Amino acid sequence: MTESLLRIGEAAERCGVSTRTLRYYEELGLLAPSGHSPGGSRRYATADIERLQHIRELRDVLGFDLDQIRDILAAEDRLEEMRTEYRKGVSAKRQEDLLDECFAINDRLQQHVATKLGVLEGFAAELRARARKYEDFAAERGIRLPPGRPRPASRP
Amino acid sequence: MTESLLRIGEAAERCGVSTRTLRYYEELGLLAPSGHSPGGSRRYATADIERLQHIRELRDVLGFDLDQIRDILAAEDRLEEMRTEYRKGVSAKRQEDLLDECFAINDRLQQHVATKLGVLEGFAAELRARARKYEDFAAERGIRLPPGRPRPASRP
DNA sequence: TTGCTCCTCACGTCACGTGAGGTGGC
DNA sequence: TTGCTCCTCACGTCACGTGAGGTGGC
Repeated sequence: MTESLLRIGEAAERCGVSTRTLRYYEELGLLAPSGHSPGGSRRYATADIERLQHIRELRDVLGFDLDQIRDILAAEDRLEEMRTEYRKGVSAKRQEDLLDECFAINDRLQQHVATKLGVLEGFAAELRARARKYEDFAAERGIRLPPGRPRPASRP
Repeated sequence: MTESLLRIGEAAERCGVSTRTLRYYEELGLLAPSGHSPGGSRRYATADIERLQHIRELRDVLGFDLDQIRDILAAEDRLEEMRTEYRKGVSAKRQEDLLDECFAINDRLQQHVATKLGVLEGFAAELRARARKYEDFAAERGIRLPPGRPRPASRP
């Protein structure tokens, strides 16, 4: 069963990036298309799209730069190579080391996410407080509030 | 009671940015120091520091670019002007419009934060799933886990 | 053949980083 | 006077944006 491959424009649109971004990531060695057409245009497989989404999550959600993302992907790639590799060239010690590295990266990412969640929740609280300040200001001056906005009637 | 003013280096360190960043924000009209020394070096007040922290939150946590931040700050500034202004030049209609704009910005920011929180929580779940995959891989191959990491013994 | 997407340069932009060379206050 | 921080250019960098000019497949 042969997989349907996407052209660069389709791949870019599916992930919400530009074609320039895809060519740039390829230039940096972060993401190469699985194949090419006879004429030389890029063809992206489902695994490529998933890798791209992973890169964008690390960048947009976690705020890593492309150099840090390269390191993270490299470790994950090495583990994946190990998983699919059945030759006996990999020692137990080497397997242990690779797995340790992946656990370490995973832990760091989880810590990173936890910190970000804390900051975001703090900012959400600050925004709610700011909205109440506006409501108080309107009430003090008797300014009409936009429709659908609750009167600050009973608050501790 | 006169407020203690910070030099650019102190202000930058307190907010985790470079002095270059502070000069750049001033160049863009986002943040000007409240005062200057006789020799011409910048002096930042507490209100300036808070504004800087606000800018950094909008940028780093919410992901806005400096142009969007300029618009957000401008609306907030106009409301603040209105609050501290006692001349009667401001009509009720004008007050209403400014307040409406601030509520709209606040709502958009809250929506933005809620979306970000959702994405982050999804990514957190994905990371936990990935860690479990590593643990399974280790268990299958009988690879020793790093100390302190739980054996995937009883899982549904 | 006509559109459409693709290709490779290559210069532009945003948000700063990083010296170069000089001045100012404890 | 010696450090330290400050100042203003001004070029460099990262992650792309944006044409310029040309090729390829339904």
